[in-house]
Amino acid sequence: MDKKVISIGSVCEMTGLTERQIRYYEERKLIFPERTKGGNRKYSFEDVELIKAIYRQLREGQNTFELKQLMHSKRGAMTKLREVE
Amino acid sequence: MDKKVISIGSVCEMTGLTERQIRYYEERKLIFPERTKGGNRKYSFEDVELIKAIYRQLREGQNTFELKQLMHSKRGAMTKLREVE
DNA sequence: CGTGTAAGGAATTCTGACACG
DNA sequence: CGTGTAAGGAATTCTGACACG
Repeated sequence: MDKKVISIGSVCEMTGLTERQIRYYEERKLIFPERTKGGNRKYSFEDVELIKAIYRQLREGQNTFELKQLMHSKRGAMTKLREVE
Repeated sequence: MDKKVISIGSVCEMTGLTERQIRYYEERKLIFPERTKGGNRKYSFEDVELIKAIYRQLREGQNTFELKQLMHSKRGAMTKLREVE
């Protein structure tokens, strides 16, 4: 599902990451959650998969800037992990 | 997805129903959301579909008790709407 | 019976900043 | 650079009850 309905707390559980990490990836323009009227973030399952992929790449030495490059170059290294993103 | 990660606010948006209605269906044992450590309800997409089906049936004159009967009789009238529930 | 609402509290999430390195 | 944390506030959700019918 590409519906953005998952709140950050659930994303933390599903990914094992902290809110801080997830918000930082957004700050770096790697993920784009929706917002409720009140400003709360809502993620899709695809976002969750992407977040896990981002974290994996970071641990492998990539930085967020490089990842953004990869994401913008169609058919990049992460494409297989990101489905239709 | 059968993962319970959707909070009640999102369910309201997706179904057009109120929190009161959704909590009432749970009180009548028609839906079974999970809970966070803090006690907040989490629903799956399947739950959302089921909630919409319940509401449709209610508008058609069924009451919650009858719906519970239907749900417990395998291959009941709502089965087609509930997938593997 | 199914749903609305006001009430008070608790859990969840938000932003901006300081910190380390 | 990527992440931790304490701070204060705002949005979200919770329960139990009274109401109507």
